[in-house]
Amino acid sequence: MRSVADFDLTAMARIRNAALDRFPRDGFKGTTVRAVAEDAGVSPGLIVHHFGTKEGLRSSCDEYVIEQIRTVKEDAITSGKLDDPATMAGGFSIAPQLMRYLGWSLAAGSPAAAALFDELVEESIRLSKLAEEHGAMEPSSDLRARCAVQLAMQLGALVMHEHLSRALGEDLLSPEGIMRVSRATLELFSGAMFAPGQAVAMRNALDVAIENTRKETTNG
Amino acid sequence: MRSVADFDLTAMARIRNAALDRFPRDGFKGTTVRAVAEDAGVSPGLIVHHFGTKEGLRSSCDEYVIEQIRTVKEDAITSGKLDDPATMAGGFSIAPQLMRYLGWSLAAGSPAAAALFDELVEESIRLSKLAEEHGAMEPSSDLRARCAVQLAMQLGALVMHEHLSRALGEDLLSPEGIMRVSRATLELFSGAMFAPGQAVAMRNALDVAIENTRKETTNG
DNA sequence: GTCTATATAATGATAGAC
DNA sequence: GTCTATCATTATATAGAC
Repeated sequence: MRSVADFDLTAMARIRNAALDRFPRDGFKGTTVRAVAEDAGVSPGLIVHHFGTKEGLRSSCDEYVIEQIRTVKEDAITSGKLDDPATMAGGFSIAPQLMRYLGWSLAAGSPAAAALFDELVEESIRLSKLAEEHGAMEPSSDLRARCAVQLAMQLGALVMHEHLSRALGEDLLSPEGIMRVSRATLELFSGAMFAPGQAVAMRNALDVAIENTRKETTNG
Repeated sequence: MRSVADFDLTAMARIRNAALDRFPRDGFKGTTVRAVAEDAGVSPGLIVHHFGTKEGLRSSCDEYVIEQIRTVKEDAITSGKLDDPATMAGGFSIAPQLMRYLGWSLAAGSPAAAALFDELVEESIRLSKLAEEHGAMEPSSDLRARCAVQLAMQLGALVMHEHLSRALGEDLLSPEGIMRVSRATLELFSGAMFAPGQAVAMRNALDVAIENTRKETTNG
């Protein structure tokens, strides 16, 4: 059903918005052209007229979302706020629907989302090196892995948003929820979790485990 | 198509294994009873005979996976290795298919997976308190949020597994990949990322941002 | 640009034989 | 326990009117 706020949007924009909502909720196959048409207040035929096929509608959504996120990212870089821990959470608050779609398209394995992921990894590496030069970050023994894992974790938490909200007892999209998660994220990533000495002990233990695994792999 | 390794399994087990592979790959609606039947080397009718409906097959997979993971978890607790950073990665290496299914069912919002998530949060809180008493962990200003966010991140990285593998240039399921990710994870969570002082500065900056947001929310 | 009507294909589930 | 044959439903995409 077409909502009041949609009256000034073109039919194409309403269709795209409806699809942006449906695809993450029901999956690609689970989303029917009929349902999207009803949400957008148009006929199923018009969707085919504009987007060719259902797959075309999906690609169109992919491109739209990714371009929007690239824009947000560019703005963050220009304003020098990319290292702000609240940036991703902020993006979530400004455009929850886009972030939700991004999470889904990454989990579903869309090529466009994969390209964006790769791009974000490279950018994170670049910025980490820059931060390192400025003395804000420590060097890593495996910078690529560190950046990629962190990105996967933050985007992954996005996909888990429903469960996170339930566990926190409040909506993750509310201002309070966003700030609560931002604070916890910073605590996790800033070394406030483990006691002094414990981190070193764990890293040593892991090195031993790695060595053991290597031996087993070589011998077995 | 039925593989050589499947010949000693019952038809029910083969069907379940096929579904465990199909559901995360194609989604619920995208997975057809026919495709699962072909993978398992049985007729579509037999699936209905054993599981009633497609939804029944899904529930059966949910219960199976969650019980398996609970078992792995219990073992980890009994052997005192739950705090080992390689535990989750290890679970991944032992049962990649199960972890992949868990990631999907969480992303897709299955009730059974949600219950498991909640359970894991509570357990993480309990164990963190225990670690705190033993001086291995620092207290948190919001322990529930810290535990929930960390869990969401680690499970979320699971969902992003395909992208992580691509970014790392090697399979995340290989022994090398698992250890590389474990190491990066530990680095991220043990405070080895930010320079001394930087973490404090960021936490202060976030507090200011939170305060500003609160004012805006109250005034606007 | 937008609609209605419809052709064609695929799917979940049933019935009943072996 | 397992299969084949089939029904009823639902979906995408087409054709053509307005």
